[in-house]
Amino acid sequence: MNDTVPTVPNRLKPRKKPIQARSGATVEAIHEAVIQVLLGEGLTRPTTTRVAERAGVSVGTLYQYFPNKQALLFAVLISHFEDMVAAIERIDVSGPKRPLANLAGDIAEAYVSVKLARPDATTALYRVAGAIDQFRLSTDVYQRLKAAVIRVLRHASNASFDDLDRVAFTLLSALAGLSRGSFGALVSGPEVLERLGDEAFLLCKAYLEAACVENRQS
Amino acid sequence: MNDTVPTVPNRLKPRKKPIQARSGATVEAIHEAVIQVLLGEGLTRPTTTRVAERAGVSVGTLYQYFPNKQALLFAVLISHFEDMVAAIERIDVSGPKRPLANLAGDIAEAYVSVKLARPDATTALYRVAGAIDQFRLSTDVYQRLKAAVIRVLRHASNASFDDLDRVAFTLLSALAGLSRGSFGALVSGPEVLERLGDEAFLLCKAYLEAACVENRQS
DNA sequence: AATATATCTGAACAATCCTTCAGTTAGGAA
DNA sequence: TTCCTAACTGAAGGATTGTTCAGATATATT
Repeated sequence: MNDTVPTVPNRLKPRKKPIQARSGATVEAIHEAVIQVLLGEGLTRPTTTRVAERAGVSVGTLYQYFPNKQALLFAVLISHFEDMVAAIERIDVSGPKRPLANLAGDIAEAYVSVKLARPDATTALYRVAGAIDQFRLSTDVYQRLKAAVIRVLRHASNASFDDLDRVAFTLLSALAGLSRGSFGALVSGPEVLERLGDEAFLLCKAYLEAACVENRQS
Repeated sequence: MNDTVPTVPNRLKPRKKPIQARSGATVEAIHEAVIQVLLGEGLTRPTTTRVAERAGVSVGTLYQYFPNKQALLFAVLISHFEDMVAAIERIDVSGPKRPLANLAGDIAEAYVSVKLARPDATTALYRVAGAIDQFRLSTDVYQRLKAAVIRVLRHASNASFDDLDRVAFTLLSALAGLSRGSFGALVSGPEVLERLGDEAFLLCKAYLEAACVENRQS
């Protein structure tokens, strides 16, 4: 009967708030289990039963925290994006303004460091995104990600931007592409990941310096 | 029993070569049907039965040309990449060498034009990629895509590159990311697609000029 | 026209998977 | 300890989907 995929998942929020301590650990275990299943031998798909099993709980338990499979996968992805937001918000903009090239380096490094923190998990996450029928980045997290980048860009001493939103969008998209490409090309050897950092920096620096309205250099 | 996804699809090539004329049309119809199904209301998934139905044939017929569903989806994607390769190979490098910024414009335009030729189809294709369990770009097409870009880069009058392969890879990845991002952000309005061309050009130009070993300007 | 071959059909099969729920176990409060 | 409720269990249901194959139909050949 269900011939289609719901345009908008009915519920994406956890079914219940953890009250006792153990339940918090359970949610985390389930999140991690999704990754682990994806990393398992033979391109195993993140079945609800398999994820639950890997997390050491039963399917019923899983369904106490996630209304459906989509919501589960979604939550895992969002969690990853939260890490990314946090990493970029951690860039220091408290001191005196800095040259654009400098900030470009910080952004590139923050971005890449999150992706490289757990290369296997990153690879798995790309497959999670694929397993979601309609993966439109929740506007909320993505807006915050853009905002975090914009906040850094404002701190440039020698440049300003006409359309900060547009620049942040292009920058993030390009970085996402480079990262995805690099992890996708992993089969041809791990050296792509070594070059990822350098190329990300080069890309950020070049694009930002081209997209900005150059000021007097301080 | 089949708990996993086959690491390598057993057969990705068409099951039979078209001998009579009608079969050629059938294959094309099936390809198009995949897109059409994906574009249908309610995020319909490309089921073998649904695709066949949309193509005006029966499932059995479908299975005469594709050994399995994976192969079908794969073929559709490859076909899209062939278009991209062709578009980039169409860039003129017969005349005298040209400035890098010029070539960057050609590459960006070729790339974007393919994606924008049928925006709806492009959107659908991203979902096709997601529906493939392990989408590792067939080395063959991708190598040719890179080669096509490299061929253009060699034609620069005022620049040369240390590592052409690496530059082409990063460029294509960044473009892919920008494109995917733009089509993904389509919900927020069609203006992203209008900016896509400009941003792609800016990105190409900036990155290439930063990645090259600059020569004397002719 | 008759025969051979290519192409197509679609019901049936087998497998997988998401989701539910009635019942059980564990934790905290009184 | 006793009771209440939170947390967990996992077999069963219901639905979808990939794939096959024996027979029907169309095209080419003699």
